[in-house]
Amino acid sequence: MDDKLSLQQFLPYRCNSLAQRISVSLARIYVQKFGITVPEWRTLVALSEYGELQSKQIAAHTSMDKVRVSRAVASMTDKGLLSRRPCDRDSRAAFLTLTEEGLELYRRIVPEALAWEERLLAPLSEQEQAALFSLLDKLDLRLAELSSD
Amino acid sequence: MDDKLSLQQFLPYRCNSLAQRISVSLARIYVQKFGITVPEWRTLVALSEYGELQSKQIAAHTSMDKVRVSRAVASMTDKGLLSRRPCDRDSRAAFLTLTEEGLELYRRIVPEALAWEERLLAPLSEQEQAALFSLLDKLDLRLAELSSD
DNA sequence: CCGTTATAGTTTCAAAAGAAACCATGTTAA
DNA sequence: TTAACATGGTTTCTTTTGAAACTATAACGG
Repeated sequence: MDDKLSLQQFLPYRCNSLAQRISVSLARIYVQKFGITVPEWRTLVALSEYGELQSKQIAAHTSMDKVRVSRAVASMTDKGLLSRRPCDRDSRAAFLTLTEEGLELYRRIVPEALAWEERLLAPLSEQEQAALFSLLDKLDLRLAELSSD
Repeated sequence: MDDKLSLQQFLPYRCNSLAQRISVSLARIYVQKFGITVPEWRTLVALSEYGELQSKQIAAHTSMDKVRVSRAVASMTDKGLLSRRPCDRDSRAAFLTLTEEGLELYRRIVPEALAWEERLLAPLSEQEQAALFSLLDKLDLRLAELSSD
């Protein structure tokens, strides 16, 4: 068995390099223009979406590990973007919410992020866009299956 | 304009987290089982595919920057996986090829990598797989357009 | 020719990331 | 109770990464 493999046809490579290029491109918006990092951006979105979350839940919603979340939360707290409310039931944990300032930042970034995504997706028809997301869903699902056994 | 954005519907996030999960999963093969890193793996594939390349060309074929390539090449040279042949026309550059040992490693990894990919893609029909790659192609293309202006 | 500029590749430095150890609190079961 | 274990979150340490500086050579323009 002497298989040949072409990077261009190899899904892990294709996915990785696409994601990388997207990241770099998009980073220009929230890193350079708004001064936040990717983990901070994700945290911002998660909190705006769910209102009040513990770090652990942020991690779950953003596919980040707890260290990354911890650092993002710390830095955002410093910047005044979010505030912690202690949890009575469990003094180790804290509930986090966006401050008005955090929400304000969110409201300024989102339109730009969405506009950027729209430009990226512009050449794809509605059907293609739907197909793309559906394929991503299936792959996510499949990965979960594979890692569980 | 007060848009809402959901991470789950945001392509940059979806792409990134999928790529990340794929990487971690696949890394078990070539990192743990064969002791090479991702940049080394990509270099291995590029060289096996094109025969003899300069670092610069490896970079072009693998979407890695020259620093990453340089390190991969250095480490692979140490491990005896590739050999350099000086270039007459330009003494700064060198032509790189896989050694027999490098080829041997390649031949051992490839079947496993392909098998893994096949398992990942198993739930997708032929049409879906084709659609997936075609969509990735289009997005790659689009990114090139976007970054050029 | 010779000075400027470009290029191949390496090295250095600083930022980002993850693994593992850690701290403090909570939970469970003897 | 209280001893073992689990959990939320932080810190520490090491590895990976990329940007920028650097070295050496090549190409170009006057």
